[in-house]
Amino acid sequence: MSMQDTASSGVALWRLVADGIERGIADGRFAAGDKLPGEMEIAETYRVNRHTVRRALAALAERGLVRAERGSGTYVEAQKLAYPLRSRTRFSEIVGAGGREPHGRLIEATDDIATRELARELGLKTGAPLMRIEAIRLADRTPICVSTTWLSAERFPDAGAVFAATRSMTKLLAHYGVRDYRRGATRITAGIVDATDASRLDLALGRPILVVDATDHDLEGRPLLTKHSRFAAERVEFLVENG
Amino acid sequence: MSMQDTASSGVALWRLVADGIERGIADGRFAAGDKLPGEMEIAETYRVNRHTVRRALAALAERGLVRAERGSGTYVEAQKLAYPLRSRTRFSEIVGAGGREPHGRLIEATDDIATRELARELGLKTGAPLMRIEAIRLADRTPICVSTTWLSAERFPDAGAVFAATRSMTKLLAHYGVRDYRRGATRITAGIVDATDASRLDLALGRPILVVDATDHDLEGRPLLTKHSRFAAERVEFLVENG
DNA sequence: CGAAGTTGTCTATGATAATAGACAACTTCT
DNA sequence: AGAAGTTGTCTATTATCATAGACAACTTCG
Repeated sequence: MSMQDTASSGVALWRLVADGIERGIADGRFAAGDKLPGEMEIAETYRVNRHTVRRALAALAERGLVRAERGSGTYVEAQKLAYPLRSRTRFSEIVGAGGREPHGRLIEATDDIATRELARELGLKTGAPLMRIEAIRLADRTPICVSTTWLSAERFPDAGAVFAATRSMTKLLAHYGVRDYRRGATRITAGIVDATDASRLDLALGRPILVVDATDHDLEGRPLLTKHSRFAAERVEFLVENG
Repeated sequence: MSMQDTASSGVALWRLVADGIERGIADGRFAAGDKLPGEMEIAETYRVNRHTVRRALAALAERGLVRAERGSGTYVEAQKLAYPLRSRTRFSEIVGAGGREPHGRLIEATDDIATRELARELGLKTGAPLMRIEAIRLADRTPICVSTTWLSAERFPDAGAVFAATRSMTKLLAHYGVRDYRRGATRITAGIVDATDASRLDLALGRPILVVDATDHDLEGRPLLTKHSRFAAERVEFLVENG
């Protein structure tokens, strides 16, 4: 507590500054990934010493709310999205449960041909006609993952247009009469983001990604679609049930 | 902030102690006039040094919440309510301006007959039917005053029931179409509390009270009601405009 | 009166808070 | 390459926070 200038309140100055910045993050004045004002500028707005601001930022950084980058600035750290891996996980439910607003956006929908591996996953013959949907999912305004989805073009005609309208894979399947579905075995690996995904995820080159490959089946066990998703590793953590 | 024992929270220890005691006063664990535990005892319950407790008590004393008596103890000081005397003072506004929560409670509503003095104040004939309302007013949970109000039973039928529901004399008048009113001449005297009022005000026998007699008029100058209020002198101070 | 318990005041010590200035190390942009 | 702006680190100073011990001054009760 400074208490050299104002009456002693019993609350340290750096705490007041930290609380002020945290409020700014909470109410959206500073969004995830945003750059905070410089330490000097913050010091001036709160009328305190720069070191006091650094004390406040250090407290926020320790809690993972902000991240300082030397020479560049201090950034709001997107809080990691807890992503439970179960057979019935829906992205919108997961994001909503975290109190954030889920969004989906279609990047591209193109025709494709089944490779031998895709054909095996989907229970089709090699060379069968497929629809390939490239989409991005966000929580609030933060990109979480990009995913490539393949569906049978014969079973789901015009799937691209339907996804563009509904922005949800669950709703797309419902449109074709699939009331419920379950996720089969899920493979998780890690890698480094490529240039295309880096741009889409608003991620710096060289940063790690989590790669998830999974196939969804209907309740009779017939494969519906197979997915290849790339998650920004710094924005998500997967939770696996133990027991 | 101690920060010698626990992780630095940015809030001073004495502040935590002071807040704890203030909460105790606010929620009634320590009532007005009560003796607080000794400084040593408080220090033990909060596991801090006695000097830290003294710092907390000093902060509370400066705000008028407690009062230390050397050799005896520290007592909860009923903070005196600043009560400005103007022609348009409303109890709820005064209490609310002090950051406290105003309450009103009906004690008793009975039929009465106008004495000669009451009749003169209210512009009625001696023996006219009146409604007599006995009520108590509180700030937070502290009784401030009990007042006896007389209204014309003919002009304000069932006034007792209306006051019991609204708990506010202003709202009662509004219910009968009186949009605004003003206070006439106010007489202030002092006396000693009697047993009945002592119990209602939670006041020790023999303590002083401020007695206020006033009559409220509508904007045309017609008398609406007349009041006889007894204030706990140690909990209120009247402010009169100078100039 | 005398003992016990209370608040008031003094000195002392170490840790924390806040300020101030200077410079290094790094990033970004021209 | 260079300038400007950013965070990181160092030294130094002053005020506050918290603890510790001792004793005075006072009240209450037996």
